[in-house]
Amino acid sequence: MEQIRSKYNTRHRQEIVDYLESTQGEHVIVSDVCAEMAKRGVKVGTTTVYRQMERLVEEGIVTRFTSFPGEPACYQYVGDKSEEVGHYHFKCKKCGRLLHISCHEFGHCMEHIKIDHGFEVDMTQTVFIGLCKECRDTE
Amino acid sequence: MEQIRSKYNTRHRQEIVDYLESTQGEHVIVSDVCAEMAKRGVKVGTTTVYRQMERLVEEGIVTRFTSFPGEPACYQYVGDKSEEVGHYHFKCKKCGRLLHISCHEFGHCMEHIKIDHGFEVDMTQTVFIGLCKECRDTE
DNA sequence: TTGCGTGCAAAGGTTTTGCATGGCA
DNA sequence: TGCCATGCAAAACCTTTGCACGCAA
Repeated sequence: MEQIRSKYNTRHRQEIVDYLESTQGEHVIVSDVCAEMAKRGVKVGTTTVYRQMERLVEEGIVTRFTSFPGEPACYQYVGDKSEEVGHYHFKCKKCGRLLHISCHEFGHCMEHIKIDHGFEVDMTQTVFIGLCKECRDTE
Repeated sequence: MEQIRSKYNTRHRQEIVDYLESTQGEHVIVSDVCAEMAKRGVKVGTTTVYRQMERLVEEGIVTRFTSFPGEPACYQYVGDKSEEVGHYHFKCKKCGRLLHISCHEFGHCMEHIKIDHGFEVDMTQTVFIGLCKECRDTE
């Protein structure tokens, strides 16, 4: 498996990737990255962050997804490997939290969809919308 | 079951709802509504469409969802009834089409998620991201 | 040196807001 | 008449683009 790499390995890129690695599975938005860079004393423009994130998505190191219109794009570091099977995203429409739920049942469902309906779901980019337990309890 | 209605039933609102009803399950964006209003000779501002759509979402007559950042919000007429069970949304990340797939397998999955993981998924707002059959075949 | 990366400013697109006017009940 | 709805313009946001400069290889 070839590695598709950007031509230059700049300081900015290193810092961004370093930060993303440290998040390990957590979701981040562009402003998070900018804030973290500032905290680390790395001066980096918003444009650069957008461009690096775009590149990382192309390289498959990061996935990008969102749920509601107008909200900033949500990114997640996945690394070189495409592991982490059976880990899905759920967004609560009330409290806005993004939850990760591991579940094996889904695998069968997705296989069924692929085989019988022809659609190959990419769970790294899919976000389930709904209500989390806490918000349901307090309703 | 009470009906939550907007106070005034204006001409604009009637026209918009009338058009949405005629789409029956198809997804529309704000510019579609504006274009259709223009075609019908109804002069209506974009702001009004946004505000009416927002209200219709609150009333549960319309659902709103999207998949990728920067894209316009996607609306779907569902009417007063919350029928149409087992009908899910799939968006192809290659050709951009939004497909509707009916499937009974999902019901069990969603029940499992609700009971064992505590998260109640709202499938009317959830969009599965992936690749459609046609795009997979032509790859 | 060559070409990619970066930053600033500006533009693009969608959606929201302020305020005066118009319309429904 | 009293609210609510509407429209226009402007603003708010997120994101992308143009262009000159900086830096990696």
